[in-house]
Amino acid sequence: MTRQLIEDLEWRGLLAQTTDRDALLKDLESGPISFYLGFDPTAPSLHVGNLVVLLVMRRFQLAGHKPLPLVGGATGLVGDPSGRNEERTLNSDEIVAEWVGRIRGQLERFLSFEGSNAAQLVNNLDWTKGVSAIEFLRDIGKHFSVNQMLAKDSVSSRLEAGGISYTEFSYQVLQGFDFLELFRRNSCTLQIGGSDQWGNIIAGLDLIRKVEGKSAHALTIQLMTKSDGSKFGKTASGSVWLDPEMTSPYAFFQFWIGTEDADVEKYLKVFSFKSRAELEKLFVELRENPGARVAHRELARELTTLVHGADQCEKVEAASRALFGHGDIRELDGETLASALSQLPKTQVEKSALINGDIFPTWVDLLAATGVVDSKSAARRIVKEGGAYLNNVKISGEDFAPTRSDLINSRFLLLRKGKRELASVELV
RNA sequence: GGCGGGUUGCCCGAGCGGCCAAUGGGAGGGGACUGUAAAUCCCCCGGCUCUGCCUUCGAAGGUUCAAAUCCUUCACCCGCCA
Repeated sequence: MTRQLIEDLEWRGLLAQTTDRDALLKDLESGPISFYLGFDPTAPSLHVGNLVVLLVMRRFQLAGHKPLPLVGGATGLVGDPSGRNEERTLNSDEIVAEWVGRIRGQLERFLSFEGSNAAQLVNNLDWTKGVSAIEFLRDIGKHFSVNQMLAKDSVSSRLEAGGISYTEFSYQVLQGFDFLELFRRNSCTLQIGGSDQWGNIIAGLDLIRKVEGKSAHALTIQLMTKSDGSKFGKTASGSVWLDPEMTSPYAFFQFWIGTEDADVEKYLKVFSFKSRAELEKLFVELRENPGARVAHRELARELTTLVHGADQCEKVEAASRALFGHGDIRELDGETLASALSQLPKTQVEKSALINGDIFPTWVDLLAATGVVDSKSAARRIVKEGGAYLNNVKISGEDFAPTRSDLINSRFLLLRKGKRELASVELV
């Protein structure tokens, strides 16, 4: 079971580093263990990048081990220097506390909280808030060598890049303390994290060894990279969030379905819970007939279902089919259309705003109102360059203004910018 | 502490009194090709009530008919010497 788990992770290209692999395997095989993985509240929501490690956590739980998902109510107040070349801006207590609550809610969706290996949510603020500075320095700080701390990548690169505050410098100590606490309270013997967390995890292992005289394990996950070198999980409009208010389920589905061919295989390996056999079948199909985009669709479907639920997934998939279909948009049935349009960025126009009760504001004004473009100039440019569509029919002329006769179901207009960006206008 | 260099549009980086909304590259956007893919090619890329007007070249003042470009002060960064 466990050996399978590790081999599976290796096949999926997820493993970066582990401490003594044989010892880890032995412990994993001798029975379920408790392991932890932390998320710092640096935003109100997790994003698709976090999903990589979050799903590894799920894989460990499915293999029988007990997850301790941690939200960094304390570490989030301090700021992890890893992978950054600039000091973070500190967020207020209230903000961090709010983010902790929201992220906690998101974590719950991906793990099971029942059964013998039920997940247990923890927050490092719970064991740090009662510790005084003096206690912390004497009990924990004493075990850390500044020389070793300075040698860590996260610190040394920052020293070269211009400096680091004492606050962020201390981050590894706090995270080490977390591991020790979880080792003591929950017999947690493994910490998992992104490969950039190696140094922080090792800090905890060293601390446990010094204080408890026992050893524990570290396992890091390969961070997601894209074949073209750009950052995974970013679109023109920013990060792809798990929160449906921040990234609509429609946009979420579109993010996955738009994956470059070169990355589909990698993404499926990392994110999909399909069996190896099923995946390999998809890969063959992808290679033989990439234009059919079967693998892309499976990827988008599985992830949207996982994050937003089967109902939402069906809706947005239906919307995508309807809106990108080659048929006449006006021939769709009213309900399908209304629900498809509801997934898009939208604007509303009051009946009283129509000129002569018939003519809408210009296409340019409408598009700008939906927020799909930053300015009217940008919208005008789109028209000039021939990328402007009304109800999937190309329009031209900066002054073009739809009329009531263009309404679909006497209620909606469908605006399209370029090949695939859609927005809706509703007459109210 | 002394001397010198820097701060330009989303990012990197030219410009060094008028021809500058500001060369070039990257990112981004549109088009062609295709498959809501990539590569390639073409075009665009501060804003607006758009033949013009407004706001931008670290901040604030000043010189000039005219400043990103000159002067003064301030802030931050980076070298070299002590």
